[in-house]
Amino acid sequence: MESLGSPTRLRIYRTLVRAGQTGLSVGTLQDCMGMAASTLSHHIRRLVDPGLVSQERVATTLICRAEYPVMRALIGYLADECCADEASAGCQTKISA
Amino acid sequence: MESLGSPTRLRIYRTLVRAGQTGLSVGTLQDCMGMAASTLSHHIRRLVDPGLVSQERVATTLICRAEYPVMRALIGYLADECCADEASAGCQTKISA
DNA sequence: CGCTTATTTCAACAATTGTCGAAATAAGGA
DNA sequence: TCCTTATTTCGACAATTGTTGAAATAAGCG
Repeated sequence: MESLGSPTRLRIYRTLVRAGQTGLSVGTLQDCMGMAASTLSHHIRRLVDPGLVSQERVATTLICRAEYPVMRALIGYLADECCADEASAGCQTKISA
Repeated sequence: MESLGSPTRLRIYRTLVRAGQTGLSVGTLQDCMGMAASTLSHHIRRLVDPGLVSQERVATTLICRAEYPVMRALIGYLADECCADEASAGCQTKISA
């Protein structure tokens, strides 16, 4: 959850989503984002660690891709645990009947 | 998005969701969370500002409630903008036809 | 092997966020 | 009005996160 809490990382992730299955190299991403390579690398790791982004080596370049299943799981968690509907609100403790 | 990026705030929010429409007073929340009143107040503000939580005064106590519609909007945003399915992946730039 | 490109790691520092206790404010009751 | 309860604001400091340039590592090519 903290991974996407940073505006910079959310932007990186969205950029990768828009790139689709093709993915983007770290270098291309750097051009898009306009930040130091080390900074970008730092943020990418924070997306790769929890599995939101995967990396694949192609010779000397690393291709990054958004991992939709992990994002879907996150969305599912939010929907289930953090967004009760009227039905679950009915599970509230109530005095007597 | 940053609002829920903090583990502490996510915990506060989830606690409020579980409390349902009844909500919880700041004081009760303080007992649950075990932190200084000022710290809690600080985090609550960061949930109230973006509208994730609403507050209602009842005499000297403030009742906090999770605002599901705002959360649903957030989930919708994530689903739409950040979690492309195969169909939208097909919108990728492709060379020729 | 030495060279080139691509990316990460390292070390330092800036900026933001989290935390707290003490004092201030809000609401109501004696 | 003065007192009590409930919460926020303030001021300070600790902890985490973000940022960078320089050096290290990875992969492949002459």
